[in-house]
Amino acid sequence: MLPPDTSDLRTRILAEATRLFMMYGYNGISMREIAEAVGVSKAGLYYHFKDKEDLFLAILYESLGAMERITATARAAGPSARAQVGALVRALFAQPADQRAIIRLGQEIAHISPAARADFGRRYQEQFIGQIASLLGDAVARGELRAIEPSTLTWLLLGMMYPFFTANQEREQPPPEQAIDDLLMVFFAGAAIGG
Amino acid sequence: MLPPDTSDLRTRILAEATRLFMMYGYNGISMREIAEAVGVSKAGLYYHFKDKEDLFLAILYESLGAMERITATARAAGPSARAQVGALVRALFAQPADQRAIIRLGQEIAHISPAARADFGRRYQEQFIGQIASLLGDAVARGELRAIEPSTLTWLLLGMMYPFFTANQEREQPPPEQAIDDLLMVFFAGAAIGG
DNA sequence: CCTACCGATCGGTAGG
DNA sequence: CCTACCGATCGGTAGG
Repeated sequence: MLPPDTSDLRTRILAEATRLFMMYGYNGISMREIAEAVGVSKAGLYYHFKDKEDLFLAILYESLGAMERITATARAAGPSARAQVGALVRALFAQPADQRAIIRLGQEIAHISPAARADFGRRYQEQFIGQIASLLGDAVARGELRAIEPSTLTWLLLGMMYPFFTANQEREQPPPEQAIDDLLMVFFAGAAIGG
Repeated sequence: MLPPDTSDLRTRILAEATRLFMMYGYNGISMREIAEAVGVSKAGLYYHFKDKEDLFLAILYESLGAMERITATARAAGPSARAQVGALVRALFAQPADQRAIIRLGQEIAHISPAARADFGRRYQEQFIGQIASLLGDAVARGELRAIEPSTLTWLLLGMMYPFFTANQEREQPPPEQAIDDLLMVFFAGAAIGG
């Protein structure tokens, strides 16, 4: 005897809420609007999630789990930083826009309670940023990359992806494939010719 | 005979609103909270700005003006892309955090009316992004930079600065001076050793 | 009639 | 999970 399939609705709520939070930000969307998008009453949302912050945190932790799997896979993609970073960047770009939530929504954590923010910030650091920094730090130790602080390298790499992860429909998006190649080229070899 | 100095209060409103919008986003702060931070009544805000969106747009356009002056100055900083981009990046990092508003708040324009958004987006493109793309495109034409689409180069460069422009007090900030040097090193010469 | 606001409150909507 | 609501606060505006 299974319990009634409430997880289906929960999943749909998470999917719609992720999309809406991505588009309008934490304070830019109401629980009523999320409920209407799902086709459920507002009370239905509160049956599955304690409050708005709980729903938002569920999205952040789900996305963090996906990022963790991606960094682990990237690490196993080859022995070199080029292979590993290439796999990481391609996997991040391959994520559906909604699932790359964490990279943009991480900026939205200013809106949640200090305790939840501190807890999430720590796990975000350990399970995502720290994994990439570790990967890059190992490459520095092997002499593949310049002796730059691994956390700085991490933020430069993630930063280069930021503009391509916006939900901004106004801006012309360069073809993703070309943008990925250009990004990796600049990160590893630089934009300058000759040096 | 000069009129009474109304610009003083207007300037103070802009300064406080910029700081608060930067910290909490467009929908994360209320007109009441802005008024309280300034030490004025809410009606005082509405005397100087038609509505919340008008106040937000005044901030965006003021910041756009600052960015325009910075790109123009950077362009005159020297004949090479290194000199020009170096001046651009250093000037952007030298801006008070509040005045770098546009770089982060540009993501918030999803909240404003379509007409205002289209108008601002066009001028942002012409007066900021387009200026940087032009500067980089000229360097490509001179053979200083790789033949990468100038708009892609622009977004890669700006993206590298994004993580250092957050108001996030949780994260350890690398010393800005070192981070700037590292950023310019990676942008021009890449993170890899040997190539 | 004006500039430069204030105290109070409007109609609606927020999270719960 | 819904209908029916609440305390409070939202952006915006009234008369003076």
